[in-house]
This record gives sequence, C-alpha cells and structure tokens, in this order.
Amino acid sequence: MNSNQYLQAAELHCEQRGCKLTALRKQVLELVLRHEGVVKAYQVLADLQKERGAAAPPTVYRALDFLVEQGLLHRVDALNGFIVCDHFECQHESMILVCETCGKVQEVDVMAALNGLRDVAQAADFTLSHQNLMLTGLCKVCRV
Amino acid sequence: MNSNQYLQAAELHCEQRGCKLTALRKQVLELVLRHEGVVKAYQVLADLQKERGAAAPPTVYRALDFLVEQGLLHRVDALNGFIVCDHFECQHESMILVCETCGKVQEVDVMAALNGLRDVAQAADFTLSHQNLMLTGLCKVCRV
DNA sequence: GACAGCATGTTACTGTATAACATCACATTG
DNA sequence: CAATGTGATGTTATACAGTAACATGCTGTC
Ligand SMILES: [Zn+2]
Ligand SMILES: [Zn+2]
Ligand SMILES: [Zn+2]
Ligand SMILES: [Zn+2]
Repeated sequence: MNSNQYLQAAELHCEQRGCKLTALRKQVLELVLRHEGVVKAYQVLADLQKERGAAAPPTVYRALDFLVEQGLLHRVDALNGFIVCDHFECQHESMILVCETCGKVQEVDVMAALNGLRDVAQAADFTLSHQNLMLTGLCKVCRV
Repeated sequence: MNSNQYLQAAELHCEQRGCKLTALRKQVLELVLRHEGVVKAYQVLADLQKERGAAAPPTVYRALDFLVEQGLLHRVDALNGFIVCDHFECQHESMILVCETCGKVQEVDVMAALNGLRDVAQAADFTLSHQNLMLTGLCKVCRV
C-alpha cells in the first residue's frame, strides 16, 4: 500500500466512523507517512510550517490527537512520538517494537499473547483495557 | 514494609551495588514514597523545595535517574511519572497496572507471560530488552 | 596538601504540551 | 436570506518536562 492508497483508505475509514479527514489532518498524516518510524510532534510542526507557512503547536497536536483517536497513528510514549498504523482497519491489539539503536519500528499482532497478561491482571483484580504495547529491544539489523 | 524499613533496605541495596544512597537521594526517595501511585518530577521538586529551600530541576532529575537505575523506582512513560518498586531486591520483569479512573498503580510479576511476547517478537526478528510493561485498565474499586 | 572522582548547586536553555479565547466554514432552520 | 449552532482552525500565551554546561563542594588516596 503506497502513501496515496493509504491516505485514501484513511479518508474512507474516517467517514465510516462519522468524522472527517480534513485537508489539514490529511496533510499532517501525510507528513508522518513520509518518515520511517517514529516522528515527533515538533518535527511535524516544522515540516508543516515549511509547507504552509505559519502554524502553531496546537494545530499539529490537535491533528495528531485526532489521528490517534481514529487509529491511524499510535502514540509512542517512551519517545514522545507517533507512528503510522498500517492496519487500522482491523480492531487490533498489537505490540509495537521499537529498536533502541536505529529507532525503527515494527508492529506485530499479539492478541493471543496478550491474553496471558490479561489473565495475570485479572488475577490481581485488574481489568486491562484494549492495549497497544510499546516495547523496546534490538531489531534484526542492529542485533549483530 | 513501612517507609522507614523501605528506606533502610534501599540503603543496603545501594551499598551492595557499590553506590551510595546519599542524603539527598534518600530524601527524594522518601518524598516519592509519601505519595500513593505515580508522582511527577516537578511535584517532587516542589516538595523538596518546601523542605530544603532552593532546589532546581537537575537536582531532582539526577536523584530520580539514580533511583531508577538502582531499581528503586520505575519510570511510567505514559504519565511522565515515577512509582516506587516495592520488590527491588529481585531481578524482575513486571507489569505495572495503572487505573484509568483513580490513577492507582499496582505492580505484578509477569516473567512467565512475557515469554509469550518474547517469542512473538523473536519470530519477527526482534530481541526484546528487559521490560517493565505499563498497562492501563480498571482497578477492582473502579470497575463497578 | 595535592589530586582524583563523584555528588551537588546554578544558570540557562531546549523540548513537549495545553489553556483559553478568537475566528472561520459550513450546515440547519425559521 | 439572516440567524444560529457546531466543529475546525488560528493565535497567544503559558505550563510542564528535561538537559547542557559549568561551578562548587565533599571525601578518600597518595
Ligand atoms: Zn496498529
Ligand atoms: Zn535497529
Ligand atoms: Zn518493580
Ligand atoms: Zn481505580
């Protein structure tokens, strides 16, 4: 799926959820798409300013928050960053693997493995919400 | 284990690891202990200022970093905060459960369950580091 | 006492995020 | 059409989080 296809699918996805992927939001999403891996809000802001002149933090944070809410992006707490979710269609619980060395990110499904954690939590009288785990480690390339 | 016992054990723990729980570090740890659940660095800073007058961010961040390094505290990325680890003695991988409603925190061991995730990651050519998961959900009290 | 090594103090800054309010675009409806 | 409501965006200012760089102090060793 290339960037254009993604954007189109994203637009449809939003419509189906009863909201609009406006021009601004689309532009922000596009800027995030351009990067491989984690992108920071202020990086997006800088990019946005290059493209449309003046722009302030709230502009970009509002768009990012929207995109996260729609499931198009995931927030990476540990890095104060954002990554694109490339399978936003499906209701998923994934594990986002962030390489400590190169910063690359991959997302793998862990519905099954998560049930193990869910059981443990339940045993401690705690009900886990829907999760997107964010774990760090070393990718294939950096492991050597 | 009450606060005093904890501090004493922490002191010993540091010594065994070849470093010192200095007065300042101890004071910071004590301030964190006073709170239930997650504490923010700037909250600790404010508390510290009340007790010893002037104090700047680096003072508190250095102490917090040290305490995390020694395993006495865990950092909670999603909240930019810190929590006390009450079983720092053992080498552990835990799951930190944060209640979405009341903010209380509990830590449970998940060494076993984590191996499930580790396998999934490995299958994706990714080697997980030592983890302390931070998951959200609803605690016993707030679930009703 | 001179030095090394670490802990702490101090200043100034960079980076991250949000509150609050103004304005705009567009749809609904009297 | 004018009036109104609603959600998106613009704007300003500020709060919150974290660090660099350098100065100073403390403790032990030689
Ligand atoms: Zn995803
Ligand atoms: Zn890597
Ligand atoms: Zn712990
Ligand atoms: Zn609760």
